[in-house]
Amino acid sequence: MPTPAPPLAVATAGLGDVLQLFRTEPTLTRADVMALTGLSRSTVNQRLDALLAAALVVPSGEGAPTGGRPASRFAFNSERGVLLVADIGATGMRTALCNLRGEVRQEHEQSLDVATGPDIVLSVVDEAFRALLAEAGRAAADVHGIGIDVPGPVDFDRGQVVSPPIMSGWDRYDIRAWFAGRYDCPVLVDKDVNAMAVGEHRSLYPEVRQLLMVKVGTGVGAGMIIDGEVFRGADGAAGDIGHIQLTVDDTDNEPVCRCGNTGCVEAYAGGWALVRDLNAAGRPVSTVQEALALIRTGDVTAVRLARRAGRILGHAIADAVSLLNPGVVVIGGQLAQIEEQLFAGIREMVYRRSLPLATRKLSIAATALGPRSGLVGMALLLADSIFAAHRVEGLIARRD
Amino acid sequence: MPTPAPPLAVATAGLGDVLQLFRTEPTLTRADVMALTGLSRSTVNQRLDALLAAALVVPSGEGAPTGGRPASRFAFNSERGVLLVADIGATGMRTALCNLRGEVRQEHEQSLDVATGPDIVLSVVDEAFRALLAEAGRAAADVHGIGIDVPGPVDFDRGQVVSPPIMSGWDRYDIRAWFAGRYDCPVLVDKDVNAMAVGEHRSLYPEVRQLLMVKVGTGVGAGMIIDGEVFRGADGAAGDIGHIQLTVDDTDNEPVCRCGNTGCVEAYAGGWALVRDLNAAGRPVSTVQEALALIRTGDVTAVRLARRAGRILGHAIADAVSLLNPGVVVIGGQLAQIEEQLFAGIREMVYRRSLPLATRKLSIAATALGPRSGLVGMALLLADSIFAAHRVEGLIARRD
DNA sequence: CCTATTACGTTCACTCACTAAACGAAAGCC
DNA sequence: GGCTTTCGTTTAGTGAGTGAACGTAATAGG
Repeated sequence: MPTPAPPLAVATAGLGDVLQLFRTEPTLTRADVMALTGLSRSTVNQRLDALLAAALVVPSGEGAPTGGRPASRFAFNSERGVLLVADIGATGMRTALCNLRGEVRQEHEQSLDVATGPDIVLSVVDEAFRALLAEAGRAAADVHGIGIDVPGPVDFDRGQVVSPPIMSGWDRYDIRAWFAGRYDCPVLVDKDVNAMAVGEHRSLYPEVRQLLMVKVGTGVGAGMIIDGEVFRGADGAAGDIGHIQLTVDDTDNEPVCRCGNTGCVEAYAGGWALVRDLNAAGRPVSTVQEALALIRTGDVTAVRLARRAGRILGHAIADAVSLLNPGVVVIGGQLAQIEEQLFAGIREMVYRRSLPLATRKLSIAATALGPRSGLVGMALLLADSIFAAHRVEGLIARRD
Repeated sequence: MPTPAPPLAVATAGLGDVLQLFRTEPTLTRADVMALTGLSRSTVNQRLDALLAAALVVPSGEGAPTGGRPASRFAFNSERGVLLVADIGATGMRTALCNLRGEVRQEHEQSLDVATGPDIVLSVVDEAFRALLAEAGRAAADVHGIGIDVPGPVDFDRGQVVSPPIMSGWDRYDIRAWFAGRYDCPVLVDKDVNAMAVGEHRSLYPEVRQLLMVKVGTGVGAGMIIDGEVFRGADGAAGDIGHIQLTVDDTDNEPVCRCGNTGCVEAYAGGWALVRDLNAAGRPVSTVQEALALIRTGDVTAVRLARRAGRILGHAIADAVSLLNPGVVVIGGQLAQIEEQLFAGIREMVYRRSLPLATRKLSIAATALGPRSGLVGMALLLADSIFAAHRVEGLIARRD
């Protein structure tokens, strides 16, 4: 039996609640479900019958011998269908076919310029989806959900990109509608940093209530988990840590940011700023990856710039920690690869500047999922959305 | 009938849910409750009988004539008992006796140095409470709840002050336990800015999901409403906007802050910093109130400093807006009195620096409740806590 | 003032979900 | 091989909520 037994709330557990148990635990016996829900044996069987009939749950062998008749075990039917997920970045994308637990089964990576616009990009995404389906021997009808995350603000409820700074041609583009014509399933669209936050949260810190995920790539952005849920703000614009303003330069000539302002975090510590500064220092690099490679060689100027970026990020993260008081801060994005050079500065600034009360239990960690956090997170977000307790009844009804 | 009829969730509405309706609407008929809950006439009567028996709801005259028999109306029994609330500031406090809706009935204001420590301060609070009770002709047994808000971080669940920067002698002091020995009712303790946020939110922007309340008094702090609820962070330390670091001075000599760091928002724009800077500029003032008075006279130096404070606050609020993307920002605290001089700078910076997506619908307003927002908010928070849907059954059981 | 109208408030049998207890079945243990 | 243990199923029973019928109270209109 998995956990002691926290009987559910006053209201009796419905089909959805029981399914949640199976999504949480690998396998359960009827007795487990009784203990976890507080429902009677008869009712548990009734629930199970419905879930089995809908193939949402399947038998999964027998339990360990206990001296008496062994209990039959059941498991969430993660192979009942598949999920398709695409993590679209500025210059590349990852696509994956996942099972219904949101676990990645097949994954594909390719370069792709998001600025070629939604028509081309989504066609490429769909090609990748079709290839993944073919490879897995699945039909489009097996697709239970599609999740797309993009490097820009999203109106989550509508599934549209809104006012993106770098995705030219995507403003108000209705991604959901595009897929709705091709697949008959829910389509979720979210900002990449939100998906990344979910990925790290669910995979490594499920018990943490507040998590801040900072992505330091070409630009700088953040996704937030608040009370265990993605926090998007009033317009889906929350987490814009990259354009917090700092003026910690010794001189007064603040760097100009891509956003038009000056002195933004991103204009000091974003990948593009690093490339700019390395070039200015006579180190010809043209991409963020080249800049990172140079830093790894130990080039003094490059390392100095990386450390400065760490301190700048630390300032911004300290501000965010002061405001949000999260339990964990996770750093991801390309620059998280130079952890050693970056983290000292980040930790230094956060612990120096934020209230001791807020930093006492705070942990600051590098991404554990690396470049896959967005993909993994989007899949989990999608699975959660599809099998949300209040939707389960509908799922079953639809099958009939 | 108040609103069209949004039938409640799948689960049938319990006693608590019905009581919530009465707390929301001034009066309701049985037909209203039927429409609002979707419950049948029989069940509504059953619920009403229980609430009437417990005196949580009382008859409230008759409805408007409709051509037939007029329906009898019922209302939340806000006079069944009283709430006692104390808003403790650094140098003064407000106490109030409220009805069970959290509406202030009698209010008292007095000066009080919070640094004299919890024993003295709480004794003074209790004296004020006893006086309010006597004045209202109420006994201690009529007190249904006590709410205390203080100018420092609070462990909300435990009712204790934790690591307060300015409340010397209060660290880990168990405020709840102090009152538990004197009154037999729930005791809520919260940070003042949280109470202020609730006050403004519930009184003026109940439909807004995200609200940022910035208090600019002697120090600078913020309370946040996220998804309609107070957001406290992992350690109750969220909202520490006063110690976000800024270095927007033309020179490099950052002012030293009370917190030990340099360049904090508060060290530029807090009331204490304003007093310091006015003195340095040869304008002898000793209190924030005197500083504000000088600004109102139009003294050029004072006005210049006030405007600078506005811009500094604007920077910090822009950062907070970028991170949280709230629907409304409310400015309170003593410095909100010089709205004219302060707000131009605040608005200028927020609209210049935050994403258009985040500021498009953003409204930035001065407190409407003024110095009473903490008191009013604490009362509402307390009323909500006591009559939370899941506690109503317990309330009734306790009466028996 | 009386009657028709209108909607209220109450009662009662019925439904439905869940429960509790009894029963038969299957597997390990001696 | 019988005994014990636990499982899985079946049964009747309970309680909350429903819906329709009924009696009632107040207004509108003649």
